[in-house]
Amino acid sequence: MGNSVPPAALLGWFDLHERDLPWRAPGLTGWQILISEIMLQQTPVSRVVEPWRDWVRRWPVPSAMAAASPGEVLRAWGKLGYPRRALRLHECATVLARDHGDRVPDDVDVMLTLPGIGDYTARAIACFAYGQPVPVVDTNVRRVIARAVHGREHPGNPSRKDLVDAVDLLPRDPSGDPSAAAPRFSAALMELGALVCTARNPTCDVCPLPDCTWVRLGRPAHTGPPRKVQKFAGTDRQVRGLLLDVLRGTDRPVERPRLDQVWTTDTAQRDRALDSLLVDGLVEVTDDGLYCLAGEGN
DNA sequence: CATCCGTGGAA
DNA sequence: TTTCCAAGGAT
Repeated sequence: MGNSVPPAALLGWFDLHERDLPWRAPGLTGWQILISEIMLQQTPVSRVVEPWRDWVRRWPVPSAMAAASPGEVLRAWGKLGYPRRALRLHECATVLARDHGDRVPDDVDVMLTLPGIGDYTARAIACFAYGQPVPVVDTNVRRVIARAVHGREHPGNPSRKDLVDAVDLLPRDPSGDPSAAAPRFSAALMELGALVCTARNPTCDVCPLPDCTWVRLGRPAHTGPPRKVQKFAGTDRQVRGLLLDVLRGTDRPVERPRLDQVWTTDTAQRDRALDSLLVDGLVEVTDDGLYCLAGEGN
């Protein structure tokens, strides 16, 4: 079977249309790249740019963040969403400072042992920070492969098989160092998914890929079980967000009734949400029975 | 493998 | 207004 993603075509397009994102600047450290990748997990690029600039200035090395309290990091995280990511990043900083010489390791398997670092992020750092020719598979890449290679509108559920598909696409420089081309190829693949081969209304008329299977088949609509979209309104996630927003907005620990006010329609759900924040380590109770962000009590 | 975990903007 | 979805990870 032919190559559905010829590197020359993709890279030529990338040369013209690459976004000027700050974490793509040359010479960044693994730690700076790591921060960007954590922030970009499920949060759009446009909302990450400013916080990322602030964070790399405020916490230039892991030990700097490790010296801060979890609550400081959670407050700086603000409304980027999924605040457990911020907590894990703080944990990660602590481990890096203590066990890894205050640097991000360059080995994928070592990175996979770190808090908050999974299959995608470990390889993204290995590739973009350290130039390694490892497959970097995010939702954009999975969608491009689903269409260009498999002829389907949407990818299936994430699977480790995705890595195999992505490896097959990686350009193998016949005469030289494969690490030279891999990072730019993976960045281009992600960029294509983000800008052209989008989930809704892909602009196939400007796509640089000359032989997309999905287009050749006439862009068949998605078949199979409907893709599930998570609800938000009325869920524990919404309640947790409201509770945490109160604690982010105060310097001092607050009384329980202050938190109880944010959700009165279902008190059992409210109590469950607060308890889950305590279990997750995002919130703590002081000796006085007041509530605060982790590490900001007593 | 399915579900849970925030938030906000666009269609 | 509702729905969809955005550089995932942990369980």
